[in-house]
Amino acid sequence: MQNLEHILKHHNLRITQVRLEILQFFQTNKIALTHADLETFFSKKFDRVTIYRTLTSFLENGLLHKIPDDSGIAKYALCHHEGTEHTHDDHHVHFKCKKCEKIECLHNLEIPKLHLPKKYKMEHANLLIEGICAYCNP
Amino acid sequence: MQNLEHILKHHNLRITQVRLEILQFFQTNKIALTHADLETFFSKKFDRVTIYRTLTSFLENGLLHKIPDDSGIAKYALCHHEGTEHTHDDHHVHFKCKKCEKIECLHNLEIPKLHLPKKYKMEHANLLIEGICAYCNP
DNA sequence: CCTATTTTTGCAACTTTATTGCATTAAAGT
DNA sequence: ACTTTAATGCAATAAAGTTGCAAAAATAGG
Repeated sequence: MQNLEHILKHHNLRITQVRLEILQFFQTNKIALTHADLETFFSKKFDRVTIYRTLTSFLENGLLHKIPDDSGIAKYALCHHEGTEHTHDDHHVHFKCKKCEKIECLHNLEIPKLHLPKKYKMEHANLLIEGICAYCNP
Repeated sequence: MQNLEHILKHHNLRITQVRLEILQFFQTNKIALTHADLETFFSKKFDRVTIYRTLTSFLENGLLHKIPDDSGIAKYALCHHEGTEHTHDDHHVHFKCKKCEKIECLHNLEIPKLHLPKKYKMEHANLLIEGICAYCNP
């Protein structure tokens, strides 16, 4: 596993305290996080707005992806195409647990191919599955 | 096709002016709509809050479903299990056009079965496909 | 290692999206 | 028609996200 500074540099991001700590927080908590999650944890250290901007810069530089979800609150998770040149994170599955409300990426699962109606051109697919996750399943 | 009043009644909703008109608006515009879309159209007639509450009641009573989407703005579309007792609208595909930004339901497409990791239990799946829609595709 | 340049951060103000409480009005049941 | 129950409008408030700008920090170049 690469170290934090290396990862930031590799994504053309300056190395700053905020970024190091937020990146680490994502690595530790392996689930999707909201701005509110980060704010709860970092509010004494970093400004709300800075956290927003950090999320945006991570998003733009391909460190995070945004997860579509009907809650209306933006959720982010780490992309995981470390090393490999062209492993798009574009086609993976997200799982949202109805019990603990956590969203995680199921990186191993591929979204099956699909036959779209005529003239529709697919560029990107995102599958969100809801149910009970392994940790909440008795 | 059933008439508006019948549909409302069938979903245990009182028949009111707001509901009739909003339901009709959804039937006319076959795409997913936001609160803002409705407000633009109805602001002179109905209160913002009433529109919110109408959306919520339609959602709770199974007339509409919410579409997960990373824009952060809630989008709603008609469910279409008219008549048939148990055609869950739970497993269908949404298409978001990158050009016109419209989201539509591809009711004909089924989400393919998927093999989840151990102990994960799926209850619901939602596939969002992004690309170019038939109308924007030259 | 010091300075110049560029980017990031924090603060304040603001916008947009959504919710709550309550009095008034409208719909449905008898 | 009257009573009960639910829906609506208005005002206020909350939550989520954005913008502008000055100060501070990070990188690049000598």
